[in-house]
Amino acid sequence: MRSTKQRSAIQAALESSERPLTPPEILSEAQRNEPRLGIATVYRALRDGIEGGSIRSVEVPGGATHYERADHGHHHHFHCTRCGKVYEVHGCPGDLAKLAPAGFRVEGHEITLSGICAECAKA
Amino acid sequence: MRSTKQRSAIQAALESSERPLTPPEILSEAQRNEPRLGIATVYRALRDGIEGGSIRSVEVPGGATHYERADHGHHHHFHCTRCGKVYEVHGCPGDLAKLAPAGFRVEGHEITLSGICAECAKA
DNA sequence: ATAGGTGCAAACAGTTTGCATGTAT
DNA sequence: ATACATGCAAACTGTTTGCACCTAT
Repeated sequence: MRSTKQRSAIQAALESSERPLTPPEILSEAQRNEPRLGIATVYRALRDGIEGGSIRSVEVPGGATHYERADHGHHHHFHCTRCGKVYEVHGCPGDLAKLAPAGFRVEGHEITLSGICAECAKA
Repeated sequence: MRSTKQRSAIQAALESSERPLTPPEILSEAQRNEPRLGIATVYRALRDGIEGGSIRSVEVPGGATHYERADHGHHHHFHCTRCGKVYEVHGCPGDLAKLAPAGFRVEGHEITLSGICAECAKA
């Protein structure tokens, strides 16, 4: 995969954020460095990053799809139902494979907490 | 909310299924009783059911949105990455609220296991 | 030089909505 | 009788793709 200004700007947007971002958020952040960047390039970079294992998608019930860098270690997410933002939460109950029925091969798990984030709670 | 043949057929489709269904799955199942049923009516019934609390949506990373009846008690889900189907899993580690950062109000949680379902594993 | 990346616009899939008609109450 | 539900088709949103041009290698 070739290194371009656009991909660097997209990667920088994800790196500089402390939380997963939506494609439009990534676009406007990256456009501060690359104003002519288009949304299609953002989606292509996200797709390539997911295939290459450097980016992960984060889905939240009834919310937009967010994306994050894959190198933040194992963690989970909190979805604020008021502002829609997604935050990382660290820690993990572990050993969830035993919840699955017999014969099911568990390869991964994702926990999504939902509620009101600290910022929205004080507003 | 008025009781109609269409809504009964949609509700029956969800009730008779042991796993959450996608809108097209609900449509074709319900069409066995109501052949002229349209997809828009399915989406309207799902929206109303969610607002009324009788239906819940189930989102899986990189998969279609599934819907289930809300009266199956607290449970979680398994997403088969091979066939895309979603299954219920019972049991819950509980007390996940403590994972959230200080100041965050946790109101719910969802756990999604992923891997290969029993049916795909033996195929 | 050339394979691969980009921007734009068109295409697409899933979901929602406007409107005329149908139907439960 | 009338307000709400339905079916169809059109509109919309998020995402992907075709294509001519550009650029890192």
